[in-house]
Amino acid sequence: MDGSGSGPVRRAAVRLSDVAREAGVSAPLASRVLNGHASARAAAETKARILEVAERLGYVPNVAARSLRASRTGLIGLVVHDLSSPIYLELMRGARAEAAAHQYFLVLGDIDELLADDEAFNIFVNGRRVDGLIVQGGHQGFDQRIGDIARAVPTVVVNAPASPDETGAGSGSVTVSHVYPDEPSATRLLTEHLLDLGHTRIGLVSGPRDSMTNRLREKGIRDALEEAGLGLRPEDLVFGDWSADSGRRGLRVLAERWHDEHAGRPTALVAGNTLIGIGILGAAAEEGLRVPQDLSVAAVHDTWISEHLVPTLTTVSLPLHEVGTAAVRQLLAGSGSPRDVVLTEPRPVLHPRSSSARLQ
Amino acid sequence: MDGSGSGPVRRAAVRLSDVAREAGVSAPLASRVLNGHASARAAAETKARILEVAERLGYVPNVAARSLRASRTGLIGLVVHDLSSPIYLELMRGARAEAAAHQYFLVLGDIDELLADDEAFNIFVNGRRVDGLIVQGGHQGFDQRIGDIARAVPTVVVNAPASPDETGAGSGSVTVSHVYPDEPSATRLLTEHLLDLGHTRIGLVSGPRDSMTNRLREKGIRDALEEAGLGLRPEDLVFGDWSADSGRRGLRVLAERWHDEHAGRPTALVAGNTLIGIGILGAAAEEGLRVPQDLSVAAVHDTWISEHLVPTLTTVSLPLHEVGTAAVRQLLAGSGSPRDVVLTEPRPVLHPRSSSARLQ
DNA sequence: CTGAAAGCGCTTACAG
DNA sequence: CTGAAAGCGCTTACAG
Repeated sequence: MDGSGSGPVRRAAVRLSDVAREAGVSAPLASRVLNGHASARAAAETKARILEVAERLGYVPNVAARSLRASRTGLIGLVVHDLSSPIYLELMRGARAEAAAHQYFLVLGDIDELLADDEAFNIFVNGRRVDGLIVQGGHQGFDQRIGDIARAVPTVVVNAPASPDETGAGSGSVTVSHVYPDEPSATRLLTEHLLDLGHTRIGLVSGPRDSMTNRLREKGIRDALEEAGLGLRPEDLVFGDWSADSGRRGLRVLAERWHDEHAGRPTALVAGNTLIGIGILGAAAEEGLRVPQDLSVAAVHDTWISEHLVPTLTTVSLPLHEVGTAAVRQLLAGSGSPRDVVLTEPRPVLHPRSSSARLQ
Repeated sequence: MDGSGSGPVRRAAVRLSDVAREAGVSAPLASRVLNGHASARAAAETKARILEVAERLGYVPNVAARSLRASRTGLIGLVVHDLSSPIYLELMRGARAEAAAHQYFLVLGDIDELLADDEAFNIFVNGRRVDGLIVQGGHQGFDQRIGDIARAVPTVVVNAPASPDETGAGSGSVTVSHVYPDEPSATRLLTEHLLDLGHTRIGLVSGPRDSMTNRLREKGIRDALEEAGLGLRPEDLVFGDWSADSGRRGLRVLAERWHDEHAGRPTALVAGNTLIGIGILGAAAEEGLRVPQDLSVAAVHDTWISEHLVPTLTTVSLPLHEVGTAAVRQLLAGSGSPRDVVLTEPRPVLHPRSSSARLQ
């Protein structure tokens, strides 16, 4: 990476002072004009010349110098739990768009990588590499460190409300903003869809028991069932994590209960998220359960994969794009007013597909 | 993001000069010791004291200052085509590990985002935000800009050999290193697996026609078929892109041919990658084709999703972790020696699953 | 082996 | 409205 040898010849960097000299002005003035500062209004012609020269010379500011002087990196970090999950793409896009609108750039991180590598954690969180951090909440082990993180860099938690775990050990009462969608409405929509199809016994293959996000999702299901004069039976509920493997294990646990008890079984399952839904579909096939004939399945989060599964997966989509947007906005608004932002608009949307069908 | 108000109170940054003063040495010495420079050997006790103070004060270097002085950001950018694809996680992990071993940090980018947003492109590529770039090759539209990118920042292309498109408009003969796995061996392995199962007519739902990666994959199939005294019939080959949608369309195109021609059909298909394989499975179900009874399917790239599909998907895994590692190594080796690195070790591994079965 | 000096390229008070 | 000066926090020649 030395730039020597027979490789591509790299241009020498054009500096602000080069632009200034070429335009016949001082560096500070060039800086002000290029950054669109309120002054320099009467410069009219000069202004145009500076812009033209910068363009012609291909001037790009040195971010290190700018960061050092302005104590601002221009970067916002988005740290998600599982980069390979199809779920967070929309959130990322929303965050990126809003960040770009404010001249910020979004960089991505992986929570597991960050937790596994102390040095990476230190560099990313304490190294002032980013001006702010958006972290995905709702994951044990990480929630406990949010207090630590927030003390180092402005932080907004997305997709989860505040958790009791969050005040890190000995951290006092650090509070952080949380931005998340209307989770209960989403699972309520799924449940009402299944009720409409005639299902009266509906189970839940859930995410982590302690996850606040999970609790909200569970609440939506319970509320919908209750209003229909029904309930969520304890034996129809299984906890796990947010992965496809967990969904698979969840269905197996339930199926075993069904063999044992001879006490009937749910005809429909809600999956805590799409990955869990994928796991359920796979395990159901192995158990000889036909979806949707023997078992309807509906999952939280709509992703590209939903319509490529066999059968295609009924889902509810949450406004993740807007969560991303709102998270960046909250971050830029400053940490002076930590608060919970529940995005009730746009409302969750049901996407009925082949995995859910009318009860025979 | 102003740090004021009732939010978490952020520590003031500890500077190198703070550490130096507290340890009773000069800043340069503290710098040398903390960066592990060859000198300062006889300092023994002083050295220990500096490290202790840095630790105690929680010193983290200001990366902006360091970057400005050292003309080095400590960042390597990894730019992939589709962040939501499960395929590139291993490559990313490999790259990250190798980067970390050399005190570099990996940041992720999305090719589409970069192409869509000129400003983002400019900042990331021309803004000296990264010391080097690893970009995923094999995508039309982007290959043509690799020359432009490489002139701004040291670049290594992964997962594709050099393409004729790559010398950007008017760029002269810019050459860039390429690091990619032994693609023909991978598809040969898939093909031989299908041949072993008794299939004699094998089709291919392929990636982009112009992609060099795709050509290598096609070659592996053709070679294996030829050695078995068979061939790839033109009517059993369909091109597309690398997405699940494309796999779905590909199968539909083939199925239409099968209806029309009454000239028989392949009993097995190779999918250009896992996403295409997912699309094939979905479309086959819609077409009433049972996998594997009516049609065997096998795909390039093994991912977490392969064993969660219905049926589980036969795949071949490529050493993507090592590709990531080698790409970083090549990047750090300097641009003086652009070259093609074909990773033949470890060899591709076949993962036989339910989507491929013996011909009835 | 260690320190005093210089400077990376910007932007921000401070003068005019 | 514009320029000369200062300085962000480091690291790298340069002296000693």
